[in-house]
Amino acid sequence: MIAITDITKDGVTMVLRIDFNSDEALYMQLRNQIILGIATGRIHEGDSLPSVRQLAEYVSINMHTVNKAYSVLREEGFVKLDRRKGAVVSLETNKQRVLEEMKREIAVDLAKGVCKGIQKEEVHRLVDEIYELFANWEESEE
Amino acid sequence: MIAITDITKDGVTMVLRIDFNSDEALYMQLRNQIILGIATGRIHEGDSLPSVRQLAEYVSINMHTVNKAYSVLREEGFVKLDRRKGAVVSLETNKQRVLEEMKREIAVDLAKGVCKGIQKEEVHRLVDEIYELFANWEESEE
DNA sequence: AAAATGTTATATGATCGCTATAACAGATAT
DNA sequence: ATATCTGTTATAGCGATCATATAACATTTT
Repeated sequence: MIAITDITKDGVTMVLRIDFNSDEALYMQLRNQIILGIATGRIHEGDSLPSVRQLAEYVSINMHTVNKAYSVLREEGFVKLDRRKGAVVSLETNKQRVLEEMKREIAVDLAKGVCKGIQKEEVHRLVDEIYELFANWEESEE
Repeated sequence: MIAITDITKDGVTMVLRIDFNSDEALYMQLRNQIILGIATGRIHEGDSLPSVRQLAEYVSINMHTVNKAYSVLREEGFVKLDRRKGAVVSLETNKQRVLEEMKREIAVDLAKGVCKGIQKEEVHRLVDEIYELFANWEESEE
């Protein structure tokens, strides 16, 4: 079962896909979708995300699950939670930290590739492909 | 608490680190360590890993936890489980599949970077750094 | 005043990770 | 050939995590 809805208060139609049969936690799916939304330019710095209660009703999940997703996004420096404006996209940037984090996250993934004979040039191409995907999202739409 | 032991039947001293306080599942830590062992050349194709009971005793964890790690490695095409030879490193290579898998795995990680202003050239450098780390492992040892 | 907001607290059921024990069939070793 | 070791399967229990359901409170918005 996949719930699809649009996000942000101001009618910015960003599709949000939630797979209830996935083994990935719902709050992590939410987190990932919002991060992807920012990376692909559908959500911008300063945008307000829907309130936890609104989004919970839209996606048909519990308020606390949305709240957890927002809390994670706050801890990771993607949004600021303001009582008056709700969850506002605010990108706290520390490139050094981000790169170290990314290194830890993708190390094992790259190791798998090395075992299977993937050259680093092929990884470069894959990275470019993903960056291309983010830049031209509206053209492909998935 | 971190258990350190060596792996493989033939006295190939590969250090194995298990962090019991980590939030990462023990069987996944085992899986990752073995994949890293292969990627860094400490474990080679054809090597036999210790039996599930041996490794379980070495690392002081349950037999079934090791068994699960081995099963995952089998499903992912890193080892073949033979009743006589035990778990033998055997790299089933399908570059297309591996690349598609890697794409799915690192997409969100890269999206996080994009949000924080990481250029793709910086990711390239990071990838090179990791590949360098794998190639010159014995010199750094960690 | 009324409604909506973020936040916190508590409780319940489901699932997952890890352990424990046991048993079986096939391979190896003494 | 007897005993040991192997991979595999089954069952059961404990603890943690995930998601849900209510409820309440202070603050802000309408």
